[in-house]
Amino acid sequence: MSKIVAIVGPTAAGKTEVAIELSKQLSLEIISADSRQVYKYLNIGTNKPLGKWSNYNGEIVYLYKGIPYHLVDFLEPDQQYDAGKFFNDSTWLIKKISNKGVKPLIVGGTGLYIKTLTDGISLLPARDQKLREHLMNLASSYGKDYLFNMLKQLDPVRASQVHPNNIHRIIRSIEIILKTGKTFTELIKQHPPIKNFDILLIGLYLNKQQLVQRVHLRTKWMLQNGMLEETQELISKGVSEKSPVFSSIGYNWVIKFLKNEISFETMENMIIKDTLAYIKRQITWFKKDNRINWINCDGLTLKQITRNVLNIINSNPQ
RNA sequence: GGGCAGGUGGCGGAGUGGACAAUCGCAGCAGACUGUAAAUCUGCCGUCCGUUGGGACUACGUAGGUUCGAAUCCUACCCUGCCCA
Repeated sequence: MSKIVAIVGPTAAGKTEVAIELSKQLSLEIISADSRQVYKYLNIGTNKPLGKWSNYNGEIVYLYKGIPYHLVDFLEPDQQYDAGKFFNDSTWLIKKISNKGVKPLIVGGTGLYIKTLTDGISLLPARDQKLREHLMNLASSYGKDYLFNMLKQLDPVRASQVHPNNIHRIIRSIEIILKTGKTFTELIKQHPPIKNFDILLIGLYLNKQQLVQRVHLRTKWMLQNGMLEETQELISKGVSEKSPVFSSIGYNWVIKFLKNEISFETMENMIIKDTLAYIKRQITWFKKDNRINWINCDGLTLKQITRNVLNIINSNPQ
């Protein structure tokens, strides 16, 4: 097992630039753990590091500021990505990069994706879109209680863990049973999470005021630098408004603005609001993980933060 | 100066005699999370006490009044918006 560094934290805390700085100093390759930046064409709205697919030692990789940046900008918007795929892709990449004698650096704010690496993930069936649509139809015909009762019958233990209103998780649990004949509860027992790597978690945080200010600035910037055009292009490409990519923060409000349903100001405020709510959820997720080595970035320069990261790395056994 | 509409919790906005500490939305706070996770979902949210059931106090512009009982009815005043002078 080799120890791999992962930089985590809420959106707008400045993870990307720190990761780049660190990678330059230590010659690392970055693996992104971000559920939205995987998509092509969603550049501005997802705050994707704007790099370029380039030839890098004979391979075509996404380069940002000269550093290979993996698992970014590779999926078509009509395709689905999920934690399981991330687990497979990142595991494969970590091995591949390590085999070259280079160290990978994980960076991202998608807590569940990070968790698949720090704690592993059980071997469970992949999502079945058709089955899900079928279950969703049942829910809309007979009410959401119908599915919850179904789950109660099939897997009472799981039903006691899932809130009756949480339709996504109810469907997922039923899906597992229908696909495998076994309950979520049984499968988790049979297939404990697979943990392949030792991860050193480093978290970046800023005080609330600073995060709020950054989100304001960044939202303004996005709206002035192509988020509207980007959304327009996705729509003219035929990407459905219901597509999962548009569940990314901001795009739904941009669509409303483009349709003249809301003012520019409303759009901007709503995006800020949603981003801050997301940040709150991220903080809730990460703060319960006491393995994270937190760095308070308030008032620190990029160099200072990077130095702090290096100190943490050096004081941990390799 | 006259007419009309209105003043409710941090904001928006219901309620128009008792079931009102006051629907709901927003903001705020706390939380859950094993293949949609930028997703999905939950709890709290006047103050104080209690783990819960619950209790005490202060509150619907201000001051009075009617009533067993008022955010709700009456009177005066203050303020805001619109309209006519």
